[in-house]
Amino acid sequence: MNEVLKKSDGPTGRRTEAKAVRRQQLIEATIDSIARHGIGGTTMSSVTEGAGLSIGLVNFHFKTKQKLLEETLLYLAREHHEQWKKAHRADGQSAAQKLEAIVASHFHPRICTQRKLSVWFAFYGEAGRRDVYRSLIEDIDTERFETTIALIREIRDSGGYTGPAPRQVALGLESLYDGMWLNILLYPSEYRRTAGKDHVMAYLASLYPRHFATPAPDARWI
Amino acid sequence: MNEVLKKSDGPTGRRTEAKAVRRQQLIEATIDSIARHGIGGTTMSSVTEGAGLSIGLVNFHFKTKQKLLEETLLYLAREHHEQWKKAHRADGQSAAQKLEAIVASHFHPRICTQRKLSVWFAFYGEAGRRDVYRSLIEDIDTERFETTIALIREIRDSGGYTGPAPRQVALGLESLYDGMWLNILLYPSEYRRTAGKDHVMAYLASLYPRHFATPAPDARWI
Amino acid sequence: MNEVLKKSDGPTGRRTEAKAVRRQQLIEATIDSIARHGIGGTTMSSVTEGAGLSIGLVNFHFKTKQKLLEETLLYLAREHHEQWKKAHRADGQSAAQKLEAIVASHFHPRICTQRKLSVWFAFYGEAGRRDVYRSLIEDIDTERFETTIALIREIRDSGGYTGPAPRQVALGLESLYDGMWLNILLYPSEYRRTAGKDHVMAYLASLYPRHFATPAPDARWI
Amino acid sequence: MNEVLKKSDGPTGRRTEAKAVRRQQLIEATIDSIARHGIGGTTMSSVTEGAGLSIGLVNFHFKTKQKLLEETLLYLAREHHEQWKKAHRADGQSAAQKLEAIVASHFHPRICTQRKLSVWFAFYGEAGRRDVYRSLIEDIDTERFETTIALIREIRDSGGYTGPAPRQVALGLESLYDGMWLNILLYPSEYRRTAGKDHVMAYLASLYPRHFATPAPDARWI
DNA sequence: AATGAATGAGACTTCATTCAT
DNA sequence: CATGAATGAAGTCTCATTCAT
Repeated sequence: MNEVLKKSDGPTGRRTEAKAVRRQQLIEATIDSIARHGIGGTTMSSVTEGAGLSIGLVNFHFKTKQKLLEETLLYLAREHHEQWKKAHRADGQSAAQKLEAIVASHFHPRICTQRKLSVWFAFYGEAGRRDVYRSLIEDIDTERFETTIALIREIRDSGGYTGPAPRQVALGLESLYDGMWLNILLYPSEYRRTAGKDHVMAYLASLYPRHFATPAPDARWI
Repeated sequence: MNEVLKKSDGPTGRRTEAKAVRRQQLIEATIDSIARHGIGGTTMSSVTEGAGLSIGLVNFHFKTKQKLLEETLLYLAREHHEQWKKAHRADGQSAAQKLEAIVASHFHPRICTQRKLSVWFAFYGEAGRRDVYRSLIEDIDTERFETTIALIREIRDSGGYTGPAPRQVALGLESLYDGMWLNILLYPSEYRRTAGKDHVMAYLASLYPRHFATPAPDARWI
Repeated sequence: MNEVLKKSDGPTGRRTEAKAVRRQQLIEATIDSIARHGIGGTTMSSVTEGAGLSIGLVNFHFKTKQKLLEETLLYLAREHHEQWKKAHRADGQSAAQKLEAIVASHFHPRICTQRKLSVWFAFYGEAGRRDVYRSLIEDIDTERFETTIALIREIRDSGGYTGPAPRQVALGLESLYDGMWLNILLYPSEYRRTAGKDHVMAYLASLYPRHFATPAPDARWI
Repeated sequence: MNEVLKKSDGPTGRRTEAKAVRRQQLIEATIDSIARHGIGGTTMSSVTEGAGLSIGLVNFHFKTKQKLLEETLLYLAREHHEQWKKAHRADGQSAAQKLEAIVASHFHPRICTQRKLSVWFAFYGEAGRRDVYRSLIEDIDTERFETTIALIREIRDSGGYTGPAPRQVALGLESLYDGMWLNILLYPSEYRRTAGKDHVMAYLASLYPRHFATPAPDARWI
């Protein structure tokens, strides 16, 4: 993916690439390396070699390895954020459409790749102990969570549904996303992106049948 | 938890503690260390210090760090295996009861602890890349998966249900387990063990209502 | 002290500030950095940041770090040289007055500051091994030393004193300067510039009582 | 000097050398390296190579380079302390004899070597900024200083001398020690250990002539 | 003149592993 | 069985220096 960026320089080109481009390049290389070797196996060398740059450059742009990892996590979180915000911001979207956009964002081809899921779970593996990582994406996570709750509440109230509290449903959704992600990561031959979305949408359809259509039967729950 | 095992020898040092006890002691210390410092932060020193033993001992019992990690993962997998097998083997259990036992095993107080979930996800974080870990527990996982499919098929056929194929339902269950686990690990104040089980059972009840009772409404999906 | 020199250019940047001014600016920043962080802790960055200039500039003006350090040492040595030469060159000065000027120069407020003493001893700490530094200031040191011997000889001969050879007295003086300097540097609350001079003058007075007045008793030896 | 300690091992010998011996060995190698290359030029490699050991060993025995340097400084301070304490503790010593022992300790062949003076001034060069070093030896320094004051007071009072306050004399002594040391270090061909002691004793003799004999005239002040 | 991104050697430090006792 | 001193490869980080702009 970042092949096009690598070594795009002639003798004069390299130095003129904007600072932001370099950072992006290094972050992409970091994602590559984590996906391939895990966080533990990701070294400054593996990153800079992957980017076709010298090892000293990371310090220049990110100061420490820890900072590089944090920026990488943030990059993914922001990318995801952009993904659902785009649809959410669009005019003329109903609450149900907005909620579906959030669900869909989790399984969008740009977001839900083996490569990026690897990185998410690499961080989750560390996040159990490192509050640093958790607090980094807390704001972004919280925004999505609260937005989800608001949408669910709107749907429930407008549809006259009974059932679990919106907060409980939102928690259920989070859990579904993660479960699907992990299994798509670990068993990509068994679990597919599209089925992931159907899976989650089926859950919503079972709760709010007049707002969400049940996906094709066989896709139900996978 | 392993305090009672540590340094149980007097000044003369009964050096005859069974080999198995030492191994167990080291594995528990490994779990502790991974839960506290992650896999990357777990060193031979952090493990042996936690066990109150000398660093040279690990070489004797596990040969390499890699082996120690693998044995630790196997230990957790086997412990979980024992958990559901116990109920499964008991006489006079219906298919539904056996399936519920498998579900329940994932949320048993001995299995579903922050400490152990930490370790699971630490390994998952690595497993994205390391087939070693995946293949290690493949047999155990497969057994549970196939057993689950068989039970679901029995339930479905005996109840005259239509709906997704047993394999799809089993995949859905796996995904639900993992999603709950991750969220119990990351947000223990929001997600609870018992709700986790209810969550999954509600899913089964929605598919096979005559075999599974729907849990208390509010517990549905969390 | 070099605040007035820093970034004195407006937005358009009068880039025509004399070369000598830039060099001076960088040398002062070097002194600052050595005083604050030691020679080992002084980096091209710490110097250029202190001067409010870019790191590339040092290469232009000093070629290497080693050269910058050498020029800094030379700068201090020359400054000191100017200090005593001024009085020495003045007309109508007796030998005793000229010698006293040399002594006084060591404790002059412009010379004998914590900041500059730091730098001297930072270099002395290295000089034990680096003949480069020693040879750099050798000429300047030798001139002062020979001048001192000549003055002492003149005083001794004109006064009919017996006692140590002029060379020995000059060596004694050097030793006294350094001892006072080090202690003023390390324990500024105990040792003061003025007492330093009195200390040395008391020594000369004890040798050549008819040429030098003994300082106030209590100031003797500190 | 530590050649005798180096590589004294047969195949089995090395590992049995006591821990304290290893530390001593590494400290001696550190002194060597600082004397030869300065503190800035002293690396973990230069130390361990000098000791004929592997680079990883320093971490085992000293944890960090900083700690190694601190222990080295402490070692020198303690060695000096032992030196004057020995004479000071001996029975039947007069105050004057005890004071002379302190003076003599500064110029003892074991203490006053180029090699060790190098190290002292390397640290002094850093001490201007690093309070760590100063505080390390503060206790030892203070003890010597206070002891010196007490002895001077005893001498002065018993001899009915007038003159500077004991504290001032003690400060003067400190300054003389340092001045001599620096010049012995920088110009060993001009300054000698023995002359150093005579120099300082001449100072004491000038203050307390009935307690201290003036050294041979030509040795006076060098 | 001046900037600052880029390089890469080399420093410190960590840590799995070995092995004499 | 057990210890822990010793090794050395590998990692992170620093920093003098270069050079296109």
